[in-house]
Amino acid sequence: MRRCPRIMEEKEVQTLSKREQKKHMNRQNIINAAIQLFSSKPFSEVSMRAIAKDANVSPGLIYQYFDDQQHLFMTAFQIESTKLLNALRQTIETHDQQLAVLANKYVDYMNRHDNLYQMMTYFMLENDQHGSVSKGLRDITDDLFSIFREALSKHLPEKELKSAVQLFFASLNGILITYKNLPGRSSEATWQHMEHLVEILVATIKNYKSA
Amino acid sequence: MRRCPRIMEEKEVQTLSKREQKKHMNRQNIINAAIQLFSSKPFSEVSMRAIAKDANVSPGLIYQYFDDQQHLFMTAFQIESTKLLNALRQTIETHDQQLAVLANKYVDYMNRHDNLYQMMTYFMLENDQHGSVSKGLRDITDDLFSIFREALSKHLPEKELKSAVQLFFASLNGILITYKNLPGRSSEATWQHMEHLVEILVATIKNYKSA
DNA sequence: TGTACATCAGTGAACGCGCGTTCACTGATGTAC
DNA sequence: TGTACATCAGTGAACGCGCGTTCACTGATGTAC
Repeated sequence: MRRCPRIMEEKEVQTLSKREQKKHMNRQNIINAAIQLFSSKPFSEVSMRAIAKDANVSPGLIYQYFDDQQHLFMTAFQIESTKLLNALRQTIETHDQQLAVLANKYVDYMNRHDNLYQMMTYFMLENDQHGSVSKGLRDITDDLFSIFREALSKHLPEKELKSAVQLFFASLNGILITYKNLPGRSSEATWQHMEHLVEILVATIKNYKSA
Repeated sequence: MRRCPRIMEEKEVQTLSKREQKKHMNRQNIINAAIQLFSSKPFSEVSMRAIAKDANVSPGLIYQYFDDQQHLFMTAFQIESTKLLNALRQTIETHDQQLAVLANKYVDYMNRHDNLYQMMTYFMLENDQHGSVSKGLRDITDDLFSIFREALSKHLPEKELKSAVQLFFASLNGILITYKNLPGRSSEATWQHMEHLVEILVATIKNYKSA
């Protein structure tokens, strides 16, 4: 375990000594550099050296703040996941829990944030079972479930909700993963295609009858 | 390009000289070793040295038969994909194009063949665009589309078929990827859970109305 | 305020490793006489 | 059939590289007097 694991408020940071502020900034820069790199490179090609370079820091320093690469990546994933969750929560509030809008937002957000997409799919395919990675993935998945559940509950009875949510979430992921890198289309066209499939999915799931 | 790229019939092999037979066997062993390794290790951890060792061959020999690692992996992927396609085609014939049976077979097959699952997800997440990898993935995807299309055509009008097939296929992949490694369940329970979601998906897609 | 010292955030060269790939070489197989 | 030679499938040490991680050291910052 390392110090300074919590995200600090602006105010809190300012109460720190100059030295502590510098420390905090370095830690932040490391995480941001990692997050940035995930959007331009495949997950497995993001190296500690590259992160250190982009954060204007020596490679050794990263190990003052993170136990190892896995923990750093996990931290980055959690931070980016939280942003997604906040965006979805806001969407659900301002759009009166409309399922179509929410689903589109999810797919749209993933398309616009390659880094989160990279991290999420990477962690989904990793099967370290019982590691901290699994725990983190489980947490975000549960949060996403509860958000989709809220929107779906307007259309389906309580009894059928759980399975419907799981199917819905899986289908959205499937649309993303199956078509994001499938060649033969411009990325603009791919987005439109995904939106179309999401539209159908939403229409279809509303007709859900327990099997 | 290398020699001997085609899969040979038993008969053909026997007409070859002893030397040629040995060659052919080595090539086969290399591919089989690769395929085997994919089921026990994550894709990125399968090394040329490990393949060579399992195939009882020196690392250098692999490069007599394959341009590089990527081409070897692609060959393994195509061979395993073909087996899946054959299994699905047989299913669709013997079960009178029943959608539920076909969908279950697909998910079941992927669960039982970790190597194919590993390769398929790996290639789906790779975005080398315009490489031979994309081409190969596109080919198998198209074949799978046509199989699902056949089964779906019994329930949906021609006009809506294309989108429905795409959504259906994406959803199946989503179910696999989202729940295969999600912790908290035994793999037996995970399979049952997937089967349940597939059941719902099938029931739901039959109610598909164009959006 | 000025000086001497202690602290500790930060450095970056080095370690050990495994990777994909190459290439000079070997030796079993096939060929020619 | 026996021998000398040519072929070429196969070898495995070596190359060059980049990786995650460590650790002896540095030097700016903070503290004590």
